[in-house]
Amino acid sequence: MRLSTKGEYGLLAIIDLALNSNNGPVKTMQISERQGIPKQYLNQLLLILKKAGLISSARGRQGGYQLNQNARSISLLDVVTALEGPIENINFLGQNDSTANSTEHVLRDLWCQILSNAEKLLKTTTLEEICERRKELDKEIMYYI
Amino acid sequence: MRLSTKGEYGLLAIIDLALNSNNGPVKTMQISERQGIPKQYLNQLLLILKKAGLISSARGRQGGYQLNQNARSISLLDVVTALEGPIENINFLGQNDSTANSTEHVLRDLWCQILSNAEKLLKTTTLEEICERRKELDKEIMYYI
DNA sequence: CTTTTTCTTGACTAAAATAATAAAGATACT
DNA sequence: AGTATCTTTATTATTTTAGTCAAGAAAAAG
Repeated sequence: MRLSTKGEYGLLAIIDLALNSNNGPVKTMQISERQGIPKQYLNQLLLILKKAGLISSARGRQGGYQLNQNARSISLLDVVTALEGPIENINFLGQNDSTANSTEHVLRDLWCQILSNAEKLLKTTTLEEICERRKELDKEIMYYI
Repeated sequence: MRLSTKGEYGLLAIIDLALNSNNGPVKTMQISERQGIPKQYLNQLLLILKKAGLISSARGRQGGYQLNQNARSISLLDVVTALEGPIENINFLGQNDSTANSTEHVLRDLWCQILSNAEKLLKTTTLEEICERRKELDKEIMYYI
């Protein structure tokens, strides 16, 4: 039950955009350096996010990426789903077919419950909220020093 | 965010034991046939569950496996953890080290929240409860026919 | 005590997913 | 024209998953 680097890098990248793309596009290179993500790999992930309609791109000298929507209207579920596919990708082997025995059925129900909890939390957390939490955290750290 | 066949097969197997090992040990072969799990692979999984102390074994002619504890005292979390390792195996790359930036920190907090929800549900669901649900479901199906 | 049936152990393999890397093309700004 | 950027497609290396195989050890039955 884990997030692959794909999901993690992708989240870091789009949050980086949420924080930094107010003054125009941000270059892959900058994200790559700030977040410590291999540049070429990051490219792939940004393209996925673009195809999902979450970010937009501009080529050429002043090019780069930026959010395509308000940070308030992008949920973490949008991002994770775009990168890792639907959350409910569990294959309790019998899946929906009738050969599935009743144990499988009971387990699948439970698993769906777990997943829908997770989904709800991801769906109700927006990029904007993450940015705010981040700022709060930075404040705390400042006071602490 | 999924359960591998390891976890799924393991759950099916131990639930099979919970249902069938009242009258002495159950052979790998029987579980294999009932649950449709490759026998040799199932062997590995049962050994893992044995090492985790959840089931016990007997060799020889009357041999087989059975629950080592009451079905009421084994949670799904026990089983899944034994097979797949600790649930919190997420590597938000900076992990605990100080180079982790605050975005990673915020994301990790959220992820921990998600995981602890899942963990709670798995921890409070016992094998006994799964067996009961299974019986309920079978009843419903009977009525339906 | 020998045979059979089971668990036990460890090594091995095939296929898929993950995590990149590389190179050539397209577009927009200067 | 030239350069910096995104875009696309291929390729590769590593790891994980999902199994298979074969030889060994223990307990029960004959």
